[in-house]
Amino acid sequence: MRRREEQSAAFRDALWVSRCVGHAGTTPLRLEDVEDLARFIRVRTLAAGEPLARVGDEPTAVCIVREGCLELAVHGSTGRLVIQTLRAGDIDGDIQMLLNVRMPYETRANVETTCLILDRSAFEELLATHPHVSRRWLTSVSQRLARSHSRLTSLLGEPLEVQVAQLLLEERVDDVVNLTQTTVAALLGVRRPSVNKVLRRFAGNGLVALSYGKVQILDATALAEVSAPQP
Amino acid sequence: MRRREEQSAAFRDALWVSRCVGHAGTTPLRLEDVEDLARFIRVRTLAAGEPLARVGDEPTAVCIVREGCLELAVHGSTGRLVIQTLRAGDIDGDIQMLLNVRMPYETRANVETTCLILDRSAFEELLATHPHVSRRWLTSVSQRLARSHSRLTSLLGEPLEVQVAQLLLEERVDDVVNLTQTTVAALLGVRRPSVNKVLRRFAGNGLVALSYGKVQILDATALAEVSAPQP
DNA sequence: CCCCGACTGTCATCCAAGTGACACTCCCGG
DNA sequence: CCGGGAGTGTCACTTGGATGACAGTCGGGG
Repeated sequence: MRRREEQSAAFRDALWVSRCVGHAGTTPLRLEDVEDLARFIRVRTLAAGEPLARVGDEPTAVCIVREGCLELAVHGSTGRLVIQTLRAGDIDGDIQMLLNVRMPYETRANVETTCLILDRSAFEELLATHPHVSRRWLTSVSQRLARSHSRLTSLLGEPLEVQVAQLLLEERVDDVVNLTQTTVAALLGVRRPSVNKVLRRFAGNGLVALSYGKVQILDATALAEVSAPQP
Repeated sequence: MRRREEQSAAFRDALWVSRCVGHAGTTPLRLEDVEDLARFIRVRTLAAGEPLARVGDEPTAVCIVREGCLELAVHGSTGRLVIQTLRAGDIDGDIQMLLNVRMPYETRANVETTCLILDRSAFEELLATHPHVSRRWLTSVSQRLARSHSRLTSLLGEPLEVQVAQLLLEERVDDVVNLTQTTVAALLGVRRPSVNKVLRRFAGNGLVALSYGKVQILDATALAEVSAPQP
């Protein structure tokens, strides 16, 4: 009985993966794929601030974010720099496993986060024996590459005000951005006082409301206007 | 006879793809994969400056760079911005095809460039029916994502001098960087005079030699020193 | 062989963001 | 309920890159 409950929980997680990871529309999974996926999945919960992997680690497992938020960060000459935040459906560790390299960044939980874990052997077996899973994984990596490209374009050459506006719109969940101003600064590669100045200006114009550790978006339309200046 | 020559040329191209695209070490292709690949490949040559696709285009084909250099660029408020340069073995158009979206950037040849083209139907058939090709493609996209991440970290928060040094080291082919200073500026999201100032300083210290449309690296070691300040 | 367009070299001025610092406020845990 | 660590608000000063401009140079195509 106990075992059957566990199995059905794993199956539900696998089903969720089949809906939320990658681009479900063009590459559906079969029931048997989901069942096999369920066999391999392990759940792990990370406390806020808890690291999942450090720079230089050998990748030992693939992590699919189920709920919460991870951040990929490096520590450069100017302090912490956040490469990307991972939300539900995003994946970490697969790239390094596929390319057989060590982790080039640190992965940390921003808030309490639930992850689905696939061990190295499970991941490799899944990809090798399940073409549909492999194909679907391709769309997941593609999504991340597209996002990374769009991040590059919004960071390069845009004034800080535009960058902040775009970031807020991208990172919002339900019109709330659950990031500290320090983290926002680390995502943009700028200093906190600069971010603070922009946010205060936005707040003054009624676009956002600031509170401890988060930003509430009040006027998304106006913010979108700021982020894409009219030609 | 004529036909057989063409076929063998296509086979050589396919063989080259099997060696140079993605991560050959961990995911080898079979002879039959290469043969089927050869059946679909078409060659196209782009003149310097010739566009391959524009922003908003429907992706109709996948392009594998065989020789030369493509650039992915957008035109923002501050002028041209280069997201990435593609060299031999790099691929363009697959991401948008997989995710079923339009091209978010323009693709142009920087110099005369030879490409291997796979039409949409060929690409989809290959992926659907050849698990090894699909698996290999996964490593290619992964490589690009890893490069994109490393580009983000080197752009964000580093002083311009460091950025330029890293870019020169990354883009060099045989110690020569075949990019105009304007293009370097577009890759870094800064203005040309700023790039010029840094390059002149490097030239003054004997690290590089400047000439029309390219930069010759004279002292890669010292340049690496600049790009990674000692702890 | 010469011309025109593309690229480089350079400059004076301006401004956005960095720097480093300090006080204040908010939570969480003991 | 209170103490301390984390996060925010703010400021005076500095700086690096943007701006816009113009002259000089290269080199391919007619």
